[in-house]
Amino acid sequence: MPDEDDIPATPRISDAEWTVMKVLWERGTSTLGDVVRELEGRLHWKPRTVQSLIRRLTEKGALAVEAVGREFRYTPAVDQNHCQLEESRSFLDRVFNGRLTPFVAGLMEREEVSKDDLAALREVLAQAERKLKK
Amino acid sequence: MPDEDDIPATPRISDAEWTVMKVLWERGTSTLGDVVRELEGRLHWKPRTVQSLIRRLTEKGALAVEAVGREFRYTPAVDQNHCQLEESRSFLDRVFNGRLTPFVAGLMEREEVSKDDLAALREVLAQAERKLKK
DNA sequence: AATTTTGGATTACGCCTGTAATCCTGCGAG
DNA sequence: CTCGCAGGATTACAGGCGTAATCCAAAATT
Repeated sequence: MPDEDDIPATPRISDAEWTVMKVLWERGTSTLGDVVRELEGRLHWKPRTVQSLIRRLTEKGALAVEAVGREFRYTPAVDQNHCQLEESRSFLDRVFNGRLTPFVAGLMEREEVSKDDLAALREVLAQAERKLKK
Repeated sequence: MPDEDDIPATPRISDAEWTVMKVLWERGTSTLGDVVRELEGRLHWKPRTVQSLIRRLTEKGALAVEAVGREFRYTPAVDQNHCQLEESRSFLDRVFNGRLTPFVAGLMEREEVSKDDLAALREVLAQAERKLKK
């Protein structure tokens, strides 16, 4: 079964790179300028910085490039959900020995969770329980 | 209000360093040998590697040192819950724009959550709701 | 046409990380 | 008394990361 881990399906994405990837996932195919404009104001990053990050992401296969005229269009080449899941796993392993509950409990204790979040979580939870039972 | 973020209360702890810190939090004050023995088998790390990590953690103030005879005893100097919370926040920000629910939902979709976890989560959730209501 | 802007290619640079190796010394084993 | 070993101090070293600067050519603007 050729699944998703013999070939580096999800390359390692660094902190700063996540910022860029999130823009690309949100906007879809974009040029350097698009990303730069999207980020300016929020961040102090110079255009060359963004370009460096995009280049690295391209090199590690997280973005696909397509030349259009003299410019390049960059498109996410990895699935956001998959990347998030990998990060989630590695984070939970590293910090909480893989245990989800202490993580959530920790946030709740410090009141980092809003009423809306609570409601949404309850819904997610109920759904998961239904699925398990079925 | 002197809170916890003007002085570097919680230094940045790297991946490998987390492994060491977890041992120290679990065992409490320990020597290098203790940690090395605790980790061997699970990891391929050479004793010098562990020593390096411990030294770095000491330098960044995550461990306190106390000389006993010619050895040192290392003790966690930062609170585990606090470190976990910081990591949690930075992880959620980076990967999920700070939103907890998509994170949990993502794990649930992939059935990464056991029945026991679900029960525990429900409990945590209920408690948080009680606290909010009160 | 001259100038500014844009964006690719190349290069930079210091810090952090993972993963040790070396050197030296005191302590316990023999 | 001698030798090995645990463990501190020092050093290593490549690769990743954050954050660009430089150089250059095409495109857009004036």
